Parts: sequence; structure tokens; C-alpha cells
Amino acid sequence: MHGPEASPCTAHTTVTEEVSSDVVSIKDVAEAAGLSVATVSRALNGQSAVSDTARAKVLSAAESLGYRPNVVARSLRTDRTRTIGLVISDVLNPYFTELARSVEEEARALGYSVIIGNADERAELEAHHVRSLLERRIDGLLVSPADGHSPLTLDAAEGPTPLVFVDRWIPGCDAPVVRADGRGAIRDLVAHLYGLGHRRLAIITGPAATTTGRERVEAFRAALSELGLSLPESHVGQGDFQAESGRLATERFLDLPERPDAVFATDNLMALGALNAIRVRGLSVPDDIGLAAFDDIPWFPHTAPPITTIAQPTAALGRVAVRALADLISGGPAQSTVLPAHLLVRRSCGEPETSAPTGGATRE
Amino acid sequence: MHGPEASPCTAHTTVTEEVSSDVVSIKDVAEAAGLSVATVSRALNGQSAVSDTARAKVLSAAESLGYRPNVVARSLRTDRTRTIGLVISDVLNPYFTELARSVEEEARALGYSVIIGNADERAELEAHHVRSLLERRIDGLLVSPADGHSPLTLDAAEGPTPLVFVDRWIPGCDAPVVRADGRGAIRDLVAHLYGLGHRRLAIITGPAATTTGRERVEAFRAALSELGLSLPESHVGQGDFQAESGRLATERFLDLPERPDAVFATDNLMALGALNAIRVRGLSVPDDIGLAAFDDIPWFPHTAPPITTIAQPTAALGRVAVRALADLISGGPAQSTVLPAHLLVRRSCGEPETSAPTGGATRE
DNA sequence: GTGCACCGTGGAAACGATTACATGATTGGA
DNA sequence: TCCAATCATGTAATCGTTTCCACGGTGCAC
Repeated sequence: MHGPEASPCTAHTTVTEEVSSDVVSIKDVAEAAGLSVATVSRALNGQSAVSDTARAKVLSAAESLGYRPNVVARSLRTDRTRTIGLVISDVLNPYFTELARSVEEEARALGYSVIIGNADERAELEAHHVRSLLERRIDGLLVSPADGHSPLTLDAAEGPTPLVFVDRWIPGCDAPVVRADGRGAIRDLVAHLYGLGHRRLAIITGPAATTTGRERVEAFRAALSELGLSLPESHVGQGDFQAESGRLATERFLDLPERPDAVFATDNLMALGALNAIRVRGLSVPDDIGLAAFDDIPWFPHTAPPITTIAQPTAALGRVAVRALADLISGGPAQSTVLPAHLLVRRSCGEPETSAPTGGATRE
Repeated sequence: MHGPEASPCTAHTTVTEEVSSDVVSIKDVAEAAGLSVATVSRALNGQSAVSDTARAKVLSAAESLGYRPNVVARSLRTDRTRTIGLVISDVLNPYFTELARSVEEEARALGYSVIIGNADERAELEAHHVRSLLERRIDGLLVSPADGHSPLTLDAAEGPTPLVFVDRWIPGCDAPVVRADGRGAIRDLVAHLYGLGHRRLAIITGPAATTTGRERVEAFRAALSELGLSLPESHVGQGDFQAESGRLATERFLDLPERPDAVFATDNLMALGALNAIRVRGLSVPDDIGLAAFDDIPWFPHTAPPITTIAQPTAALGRVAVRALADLISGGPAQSTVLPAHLLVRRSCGEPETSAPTGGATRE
């Protein structure tokens, strides 16, 4: 905001004079400049008219005193914190990490700071963070609800603080939603598996309480039935988007009298767990069983074998969500956005027909 | 803090009466309870003596009005925000993600919120976050400096705000440091490589401006010389802890007339890049070249082959750092801590002599 | 019965900024 | 020359809390 005016390296050596004075306020600057606090405030914020001489005096006084505005006081007065909250389901999930990073980047570009709350896929932690962020009087909230029924989040969505759902949402809320649509890509994936000769397909789902969890299994089921394939209950493993649940579900698949030809893990962590379970049995991917995932992460090209997956435009989602929220904050209309996900064919479901690229890390 | 007094699910359904009233302050509560704001404040904070009847009136009024304290105002008055800042070098690096997670967890347990700043290994971004966090009047700062010479960070370390370095530090600052010592584990690694018959060893280093970058290459060099091995300049690849630099350095190694027997990538992202470069050449790990890394992440057991690495006690580092900072904030002494890292032998450097465990994901 | 300690409560002053309004000076046009 | 408009500046209210201090009342000890 202030621009890089000060030369980078002199700060530490030259400002040794202003020791002892604990913290300098606008009052101290006013005193040093021989002006009122009102003028100092105006000069620093540069919005109202201030004479050049006064501005110069203020700037030099502020500089030599090492003045740093107290945003706590400013926020109290202006009722704006220039901060947005981001509540995500699991920081350890690289998908959300990338989302958080792009959110922070875009927010910074727009002059906002971001406070991240990690719900760890637990409803009560999500509630804690939502409450804590609201008390902090953030200007807006970005939420990817771990639990579809969290009353506190529901309240927040209908309260005065602008809120945008990202990735997941709560049906029935009128808050805008920014998300990826995986349906098309899932149909492509199923067609890919079918083309490779796989007929007995299985899926590891996310929590039914999440929209993404439901969407992925429904799209999978629909795509199967279009091809005349059935999805028996034994081929549906209930997961929770964490690695351990992927491992357990896969073990059950492998215990079946006729094991599936291929398994679709609906996020990257459960795919990790599935890989783990398969490897422990001494089985091979894709010869003994195929594996596909949702979410692309930098490691997928480097596992053995490289993993076929559905990639979301994660960074774009974060950027769009922040812009939607910023618009909402400045009184604009609610804007929802849906971006398409797409299939990345690698080698974990069998050798692809064409010479597909193995796909490097898709870090943009 | 407040304890889970309210029943979890009634909130959304019962509080529909208090619509319209934009935001309710302590003044409104006082009015509703027929008491002064001073008494309401005391009742809510439960520190000073308040009669039982008054307390009951306050609590019921606050509940029915849906009162939420304004922490901005509170912070202005008390000069404490119950918030700590965490500035890390790269959120996309799973090591720092795990660190951030454990920091947030421990901080929450101690009643603090955490604001994370991602420096992206760029000095000016680090400065931006440090400045922004200080203006926000956080109670304390946890920093893993991307750049060893950032004047702003240096100032902060000597300023009034308590600061603890975590992972990396700035030599010469008297702020406490919480970090892992990789020297012992690096010596173990070199012995392991030597035992497998590798003699021409190479290293991909981190930025020389970081303490961890320097420590790892120095320890490696020392361990080599103890065994009578040399480390020619051609076997030292300058990296920056990001994947791309690992790829480039490895390509140069592979272009050498005599390529190294094994490469040690000093963080997990550069190991990813190295793996990429090796695979593109159609070479095999460990048959054509061995690969070892620093930092264990959940994917390492699942790459082809599983990667031998040095694991840091990451979660413990985060916890200890938060506790050290909290102590500092409450006026305690500066406490530095060094925890040991240790070698995890897998298969990326050659078949180990003994039947070592392949090592599951070491998520604790 | 008087004095003293204590307890619950309210009034009011902070905290550090922004900003509506007032004020004095300057300027321009008639 | 005078009035009004403009401009730079200062005064003071305000945001929502916490907390110091004063005050009246009660109970206990003398």
C-alpha cells in the first residue's frame, strides 16, 4: 500500500536513534511535526487536501520516528479490517494448500490480508474458526464447509458479513459459490476406463455431508449407468477425504471374491491411502488393479506408476473466489462461478491407447 | 476461553427474533440487562466480582441478543490481540505446511489465533508480511526467514514484539531459535551411501542465504571428508529449495562425463525435481543413480522407488516454537531448542543391507 | 454506636485512529 | 473594496471495549 519508498538496507543502521520510545502513535508524529493529529492522518492517507509543506513535515517526522499505523485502532474507527477469512477443510491436503496460496496472492493484490482457519474435516473446528473470524470483524469470509449442516456457518452465510463458498457449499444458502464441476471429467474418466477394458469399477467416496463428496459419486454412478454398467454397494467405499480411509476402503475391495478392475479415489489423499493398501498386498498398479484419483498434485507424475487423475483449476478457483468476495464487500452483486475440471491420463489405469504425455507437475 | 456452554444446534432456529439490529455491542447488552457496561464487561470476562443475579441477567441478555464481543475494540484497549504471526518460506512445501498446522494447533490450545504469511522464498514478500503483521499488533512473531539479511526482519527481532525463529534463523540475532539439527543424520546418510558402495556423491543445496541451506551442505562436506572423499565443485548444484532448481541441478549432474553414484537433494521439492530429471532421461533409481532427500513427506514411500530421506520432527518443532513464543510473550526467558533429525532408509539409494522397513507415511 | 473493610456497581477515562464540523486565511470576481 | 468561495488546518466526537476510581450499602469488630 505504501509503496517501496524507503531504501531497503539503510533502515536497520540509521534508525538506532529512536530506541526506548516504546511504540509511536499518530500523536507523537503530530507533536514532532508541529501539526494536529487530524492533519497527520490526512497527510498519511493522502485522500484529503493537505499542503505540500505539511505533508513533507509529516512524512519526515513519521519516517524518523519509525511510525507504524495501528490497524487495530483504524479498524475500530472505520469498521473495516481489510482482512478476509478463509476456512478450509484440511491444510495438509495439497489441493487446499494450493487454493489457500492463490487466495492469499489474489487477496494481497487487492489489498487484503488473509487469515486461514483449518477445520481438519471436523465440524466443531469449522465452527470455532467461523466464530473466531467473525469476532475479529473480518470484512468477508471464504468457506469450504467440512460439514454441510454446520448451523454456525449457516448463520454466517445469512448474517451481515459477506460470504462466498469455495469448492464446497451448503445447498439452500443463497451465498455465491465458486467451484469446479467434475461431472464432465468423471464421465471422461469412466469412458477412459471402459476403453481400457475395465468393467468392474469401484469408487472411494468423500463424506456424504459434502457437496463434492456427493457430486463425485453421483457423476460416477451416472456415467456407469450410461454405459450399462452397475455399481454394486460392495464397490462403493465410504471415505472421508483422508488417506487412512482410502487405505481401509481399498483393503475391503481387495478382499472381495472378485476384486474390481479399477478404483477411483475421489481425492488425492485417499488415492495415497489406496496406493499404500495395494502395495502392502504386493499387488501392482495397473496390472493387478487400476487406480485413478481426483485433484492433481505435483507428486502424481512421480508415483509408480504415474497416476491418472482429474485436475481442478485450483489456482483460478482461489482467484475468482477472492474477486467475488471483494465485489460483495464493496456492495456488488453475488456472483457464482463454475469452472470445469479435466481428465489427465497417465498410466495408473493401464497403458493409454495414444501416446499421451506423462504430464509434468502442473504448477502453473 | 468461553467454554462450550451454548447447546450446539439451537442457535440457528431460535435466534430468528433478533433480525435487523445490525450488530449488537456491549452497550445494547447493558441496556437489555438494566446494568452498566462496566458490569456487563466484568460479568462476561468473569474475572472481577459480580453478583450472581447480575451475572445471570447479563448472560441471558447477551445470549438472546446474540452478542459477540468485538475483539478489535478489545485489542485496542488491552493492547493484546491473542494472535501470533507465522511467516514461512513456502506454503506449497509440505514441510512448512505441516509446520504451520502444528503451530496453529498448539496456538489454539493456548488461546491464540495464527495469521500465516507466505514469503514464497522471496525477501520482499517476507518483509511485506512482517510489516503487515506488526501493524496488526500481533502479540508475537514466528519467523522462518527466506533471506538471511532482511533488514526488516532483523529490526523486528530486536524490536519490542516477541519473536522466535523456527527452522531457519538469522545468525547474530539474540532471538530464540527452535530448529532441527540435521548434522548427525547427514553423517548417517553419507555412511549409508558409502556402505552401499557409492563413492561419487553429489548434493543439491538450498540458498546459501539460509541457515538450513548452509548447514546441510557443510555437514555433507564434513561427512565426506571424514571418509576421505572429496566433493568437487561440479558435484555441488546450487538450488533454491524449489522443484525446478532440483531438476536443473540434476540435469547438469547427468551431463557430467562421469555421473555421480548418488545425489542428495536437501529438501523434498528439489528431490521431486531431481526425480523428474532422472525419469526424463529414461534412467532408473537407484540402479543408474541413487537419490536421497531431506524432509519426509507422505508421498516418499510411494514414489518409484520409495525415497530414502532425513526426517525432521516437524510437528514437535511447531509445538515447541509456539510454547517458546508464548513464554516470551508472558515475560518469560528466551528459550532456544534443537531437536535431532534422523535418517529413514528406504530404497532409492540401493538395496539396504538389512531388511529395513519401507516406512509408512510418518504422519504421527 | 461508631469505624473500617469489603463488595457490588456505575461513571468516566482511556486505547489510536478517522472524520464531521468549525475556523481563519487566502483568493477571485463583481 | 467587499463578499463569497475555497483551502488548509484544528477541535472534538466517535468506534466498543476495559479498567481505575468513587460511591453507597452491608457486616463485623471494637
